[in-house]
Amino acid sequence: MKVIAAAKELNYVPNLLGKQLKSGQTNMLGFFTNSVSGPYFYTLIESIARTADSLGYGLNVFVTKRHDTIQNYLFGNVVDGVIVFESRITENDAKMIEHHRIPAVFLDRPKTGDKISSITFNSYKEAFDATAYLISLGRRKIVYLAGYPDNFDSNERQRGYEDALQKYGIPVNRSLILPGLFEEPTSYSEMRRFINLHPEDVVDGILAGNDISAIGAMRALKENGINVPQDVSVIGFDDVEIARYFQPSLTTTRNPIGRQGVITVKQLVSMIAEDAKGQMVVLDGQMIVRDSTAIKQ
Amino acid sequence: MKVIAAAKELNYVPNLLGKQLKSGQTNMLGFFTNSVSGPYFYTLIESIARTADSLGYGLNVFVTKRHDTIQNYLFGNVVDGVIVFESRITENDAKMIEHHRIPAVFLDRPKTGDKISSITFNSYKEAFDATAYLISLGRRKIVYLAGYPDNFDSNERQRGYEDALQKYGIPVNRSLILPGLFEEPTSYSEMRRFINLHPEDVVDGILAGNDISAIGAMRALKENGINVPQDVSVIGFDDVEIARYFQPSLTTTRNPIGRQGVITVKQLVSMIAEDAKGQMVVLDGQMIVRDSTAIKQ
DNA sequence: CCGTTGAATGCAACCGGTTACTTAATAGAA
DNA sequence: TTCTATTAAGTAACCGGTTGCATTCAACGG
Repeated sequence: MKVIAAAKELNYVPNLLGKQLKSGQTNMLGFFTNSVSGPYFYTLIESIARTADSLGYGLNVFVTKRHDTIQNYLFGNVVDGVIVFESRITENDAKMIEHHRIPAVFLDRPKTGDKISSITFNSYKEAFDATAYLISLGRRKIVYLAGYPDNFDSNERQRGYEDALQKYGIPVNRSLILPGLFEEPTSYSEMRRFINLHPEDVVDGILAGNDISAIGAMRALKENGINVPQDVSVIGFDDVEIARYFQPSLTTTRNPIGRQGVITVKQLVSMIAEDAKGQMVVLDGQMIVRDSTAIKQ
Repeated sequence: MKVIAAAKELNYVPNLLGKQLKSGQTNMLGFFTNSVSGPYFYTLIESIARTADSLGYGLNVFVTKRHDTIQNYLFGNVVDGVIVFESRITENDAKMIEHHRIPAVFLDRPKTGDKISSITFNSYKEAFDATAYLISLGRRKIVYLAGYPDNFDSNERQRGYEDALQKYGIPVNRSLILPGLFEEPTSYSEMRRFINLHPEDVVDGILAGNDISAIGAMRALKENGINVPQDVSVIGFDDVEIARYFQPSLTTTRNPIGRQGVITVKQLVSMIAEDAKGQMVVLDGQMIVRDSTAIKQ
């Protein structure tokens, strides 16, 4: 009683390590990722960090590529649960996660185990719908500007794009799939190269892997006097801030990133604290029609 | 010997907490911040996380606003050193940081103690130079689109703006300082309001608190048929990705954010591991002239 | 005045490592 | 063979909390 008062007087702060060691829990979540760059990540991390904080958890961000370090952090009892995105976590690690029964949420692949959840976006359906929308505007020759080769979302989007074409009886043309790599300059130069190859017979629609590559493609179009949206209609993904303010403003699909973060943390915490089972959640995006798409004259 | 081999066989991972408790160091750095949103933060965090990783440190990101939580993490021996930006760290905390002698780096204010470093940008000088550049282009009536009211950089930039005006004999006009709040919509509406108030006599230069507010201002100008850069020349800050690709591409000042992160971590680690003293580092930015500025006809 | 009760305090063990020290085992030299 | 030098293995204490249990103390009713 007196001791506590005295401690407060001297503004004593307890050593958390002793507490964590004894109790066997750290009240920390680990976020394992390759990179934190780009609008997607900061929205996600912001959401994860705030939700974790509101539930009494702190956040550890691990950007390491060194595999031993990953293992030390994963299984060194330094976090109570882990969130995994685009990280250097191998199949073997995933098995160990399952074996150690450390609660985990995957954001870039389907769940694999009992104590594992996955919270992903419905990239396939979004791309399918966006492509169908372009077709409904009278577009028939549609480019897909792909992202990183092994990226889950990029591949899902391509699958949706191809399936939509087929559904409406348009044959898939591999030469219309360009490697934009999610980057402005690459998308710009790929598009410029394409235009130069087919000066007479350009496309009438572009489905870009993300907004920034859509902007790159539009730059190439503008340079060649091709009009957006009349000649070519363009759709991006992500709804980054600039999509709204760019001219022409960009039709795109917005994913509920903030909600992904909130659900991720809530699901993870309920696996930790209430021993809940893992769940697989697929979140639907929302297409936002702006000025970069219009019906073909 | 055999034991170690057997341990490896069973892919045993040591409990880091015991190690940390005994050794008195955690090899973790703490990053205390209000928010992680925006291009500045992800560039900074990416740089900090990678540099920390390369030096054998992990990164803890604390976005909490609860003050007891901040104290627990700050002084609970859960990190070996702290990085502070725009956080809810009070003056009292800063004193405690100094008293506990926990190494710290401030990114949003000058250093105050012996074991404390500060790594900041030279926002004053950058704004001074940018304003002087506008004046050298023949601009005399220059708006400053301010950021958040209490933001260190925004205020420093305003100081540089005012001093540059005075140096060249242009009186500072308070009505030319608009609250853009670092946001596109706010900057747009403030600029539109301003144009409507002075339909005959618009400005001929804009120094925006950041790029995104510059883009907002340019939207208002364009809507009113005012030409950039001929009628009004516009300069932003930060050189976000879109500044290069916007039309007209934006003249802006790029801060070495990545370098700030690297220096921050190196300085922090040398205070931790080599008992180095705190330093005060001011980094210079670089103005990048693009198409949003031109000499006045 | 004594016995019971409740609160407050003191004490020891434990969490899982590290470290220093002791003891055992092996190898090499006389 | 025997003694010493070197290495390996075993032991106990410690880091700073938490937890359970034993002890002390004060308060109160009988």
